[in-house]
Amino acid sequence: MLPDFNRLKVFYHIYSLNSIVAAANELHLSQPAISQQLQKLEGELKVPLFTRLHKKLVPTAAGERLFSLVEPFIEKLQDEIPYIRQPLDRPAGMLRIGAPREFGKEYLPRFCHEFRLLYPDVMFKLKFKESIPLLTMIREGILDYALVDVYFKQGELPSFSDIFSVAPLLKEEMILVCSQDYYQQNIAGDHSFKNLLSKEYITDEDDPSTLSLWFKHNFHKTAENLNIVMTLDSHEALISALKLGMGLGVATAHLVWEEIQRGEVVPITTLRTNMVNMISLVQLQDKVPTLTEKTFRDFMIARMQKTEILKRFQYTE
Amino acid sequence: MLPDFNRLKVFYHIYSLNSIVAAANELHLSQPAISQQLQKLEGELKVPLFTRLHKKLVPTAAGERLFSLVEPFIEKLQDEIPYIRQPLDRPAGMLRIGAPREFGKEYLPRFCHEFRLLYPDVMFKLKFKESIPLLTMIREGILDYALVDVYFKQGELPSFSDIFSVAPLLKEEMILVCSQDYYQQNIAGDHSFKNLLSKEYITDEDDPSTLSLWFKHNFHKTAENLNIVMTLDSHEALISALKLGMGLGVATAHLVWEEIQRGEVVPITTLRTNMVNMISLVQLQDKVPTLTEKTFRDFMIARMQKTEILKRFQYTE
DNA sequence: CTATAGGATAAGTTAAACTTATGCTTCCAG
DNA sequence: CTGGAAGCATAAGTTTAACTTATCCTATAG
Repeated sequence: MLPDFNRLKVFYHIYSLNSIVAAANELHLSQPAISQQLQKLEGELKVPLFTRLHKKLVPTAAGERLFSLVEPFIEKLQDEIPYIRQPLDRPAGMLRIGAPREFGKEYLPRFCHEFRLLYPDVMFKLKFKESIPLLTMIREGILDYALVDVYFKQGELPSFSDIFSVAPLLKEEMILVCSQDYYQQNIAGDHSFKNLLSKEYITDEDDPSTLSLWFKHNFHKTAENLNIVMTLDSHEALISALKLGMGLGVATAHLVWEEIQRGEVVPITTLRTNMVNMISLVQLQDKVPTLTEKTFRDFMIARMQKTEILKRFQYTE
Repeated sequence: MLPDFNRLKVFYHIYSLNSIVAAANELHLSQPAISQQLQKLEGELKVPLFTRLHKKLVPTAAGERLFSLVEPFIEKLQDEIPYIRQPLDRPAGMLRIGAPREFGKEYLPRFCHEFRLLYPDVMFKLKFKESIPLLTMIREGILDYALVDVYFKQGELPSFSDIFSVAPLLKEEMILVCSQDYYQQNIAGDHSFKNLLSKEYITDEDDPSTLSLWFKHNFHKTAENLNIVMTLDSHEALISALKLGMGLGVATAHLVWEEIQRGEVVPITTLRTNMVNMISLVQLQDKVPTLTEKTFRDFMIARMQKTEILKRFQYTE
């Protein structure tokens, strides 16, 4: 199913240099070798990657799509392979942390600043997203730690995939909403599973897990092949798109409370109580943490236990 | 320098299954073939990727780092290779558009909604970032179109790399700023090139091009090896981090105007007039646009010419 | 008209991927 | 305690395909 990977490397050089001869020189191979590899790759994929004009290669649409897949990978490989074997002897280097946006605005930069006062050789790369893409990025190794929202039923503790290690911290509610206009035209009081399945949806990024969870929570059924017409990496923009009447979406209740009060946005309620998420500190369980990661984790756990945040968000048990 | 790519595929399977035997089965090869390929890869990279316990492979830190590079690529390849050869006969499928955040909140979802009313088979993936990472994503094929800010000197037209095709639309100013505390401790009136070079910086994402441009604009020198201590994908969080006194950063003037008025944030001025950016619609010049892209571009150009946005932001020449 | 240059094809060579056979080591069941 | 099982490593030979050299084709420039 997947093509020969070395041919992808050859393709990358051909595309970048727009020349088989130049790619051959770059790869220290003969020109026919490159020509043959390209033809074999086109055979494997069953699609031409270049249109051959005289002394000229013009990428096809398929060639461009393949290049867009391959180039970021090869560029990153070139950047990071030389450092892959370097060890660390004190907290240093890059820490990649994810968090929900409101956390990022007020709290996370402050914690990172304090950590840097202790360990000036540590740098940070912060991502502000919803929790499901953050978990995906953790699993994919794109993030080292994340403060994420994770769904769990009221009265129970949140359960995670076995691959994560978690410490629960804060709670928030998640609801399905749409605009008043969209509601009147498409829902009109019919909150049934069957009706909802056929509507348009707007999600954060291209992972609709929050939606799936919503359906599971409310109907105990999986909602497959939902029509997701827009994906955004901004919750504010998602709420704007919802207001336009493009479809339905799951939002954090406290962020759309004012719009619901004004009647601009309508929550889709069922007999079930609302989904509740817990903001938790998450990492990969099996991953051997680096010294920097371990130190930061201990710092954050200690720091969160005695902050004004805990006092502000933590309900008495 | 780069390892054999097919060995990366072998490594991916070994890591995923945590077993050489299982990976051999998966790849329809013999177990010694896989063992030998792994050893050759470790030789190429000059670092062990697994610690061998009896009947057990435990990934090393280098193994985990390599896997984090390889897995997203392979997963995406598996997802997208089957569709790489499909043509389009009407505007359909995914359009990936980038824009500055304030554009995203008010305008871009609305335009996308209108486009979808015309072409219901089109879906959107929107990214809200600063313009330099958006250009990078265009070049990398991660975005199809972007509304980006691009720097140009006052009195001149913006100049772009030859690889982009551009239509200028709106103007905004960019300034270098820090907190009042950081200014008093580290700058203290000394706005010289030499002094600024040694300070800490905060940037949007990991591309410091905006900073480089600021130094070029103000000193006609390139600033190399700047100490970038934090990278964020949120301009609001960047401004929060600046206020904390973590360092300097380039901000959009109209977004920090209130803080400057209150004295919380201090602009670093020189004899030069401020950098000015033009928001433009950008795509790859050489890329053959799909039908969907072409239709959307024409739609946006026509739509922007007669919107209330043009009236609100466009200064009389 | 001729020389140049880049891509394609044919046929043979060479390198390395892969195989089979076997060894090593630890763990578990009897 | 012993034998069997199972996964990884090594050795040596086989097979495959990457690569080479030689050559052809074609359009363009001078």
